[in-house]
Amino acid sequence: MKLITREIDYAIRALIYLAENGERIVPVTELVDELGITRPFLRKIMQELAKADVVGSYKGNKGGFLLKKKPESIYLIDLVEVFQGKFSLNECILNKDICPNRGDCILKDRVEDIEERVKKDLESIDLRSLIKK
Amino acid sequence: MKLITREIDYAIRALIYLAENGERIVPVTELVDELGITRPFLRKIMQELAKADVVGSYKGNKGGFLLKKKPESIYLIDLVEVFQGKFSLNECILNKDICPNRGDCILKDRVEDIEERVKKDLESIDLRSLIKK
DNA sequence: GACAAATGATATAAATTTAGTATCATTTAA
DNA sequence: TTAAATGATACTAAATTTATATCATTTGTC
Repeated sequence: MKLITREIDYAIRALIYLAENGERIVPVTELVDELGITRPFLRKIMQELAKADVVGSYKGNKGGFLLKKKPESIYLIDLVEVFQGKFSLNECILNKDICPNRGDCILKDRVEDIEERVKKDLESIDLRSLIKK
Repeated sequence: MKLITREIDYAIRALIYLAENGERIVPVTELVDELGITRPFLRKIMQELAKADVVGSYKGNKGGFLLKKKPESIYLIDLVEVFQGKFSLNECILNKDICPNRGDCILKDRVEDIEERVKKDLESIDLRSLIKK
């Protein structure tokens, strides 16, 4: 069970690199060289970050990406949700017609408690705090 | 991201049924009827629980399964680990030779913090507490 | 205007994990 | 002896994750 998928991990590294480059527009080519992530995959990841408005993108020659928010305003929960959808540890089969406990499930309640706490943790971790000094 | 897979969910329901039947040896046939889970899958699940010594098993006619411990001594963490292996939210690529942050990774540290807390939560939930009164 | 260097959109493929099925051997109560 | 059970194990199917590939469009520079 992974909290951070490979996509999210790559995204974070790319974002850290962008953060370290301030306002400069960085093309994927450079990110690939710096981070050693394969080009097509990283391109897809950057596109998703752009769609989600975490980074800004510029097309055309000299185009590329830059952070659209300050590193201290980009939270881990947001990145998780860009790639995984709304955060949930609780994709239980309760929603799926086949659970006999529909309506009241003690297990579901317990898992939701855990989920809330993890979510708060993810909300408290910002990109800035992940950058090495 | 699921904390409780379908296998684990089914296992819990089966264990609750066993708990409610005390010392009686319950065959999979009965569990299938009661829980509406398909027979071959539930059989595999029960075999894994038997291997893990969570349930005892009796072969042959009138055979079946029963709890090997008291419900209050069976913890959710154990069940998760039977089916998922050692609990970890942190299957990061740090172990996989391709991570540039080997040795010191802030993200990894943060995820490990979360992992520890979730693990403690899972250790605190026992089967007894999941049974409806 | 032509060209090269970039992203956008989108479709597809490969690998891995989860979910589920099937079969044969062995055990055991009646 | 037989029927009803589990043990071991191999296989299949579905879903998710991890990528790859391609074509269209945009844009700075000569």
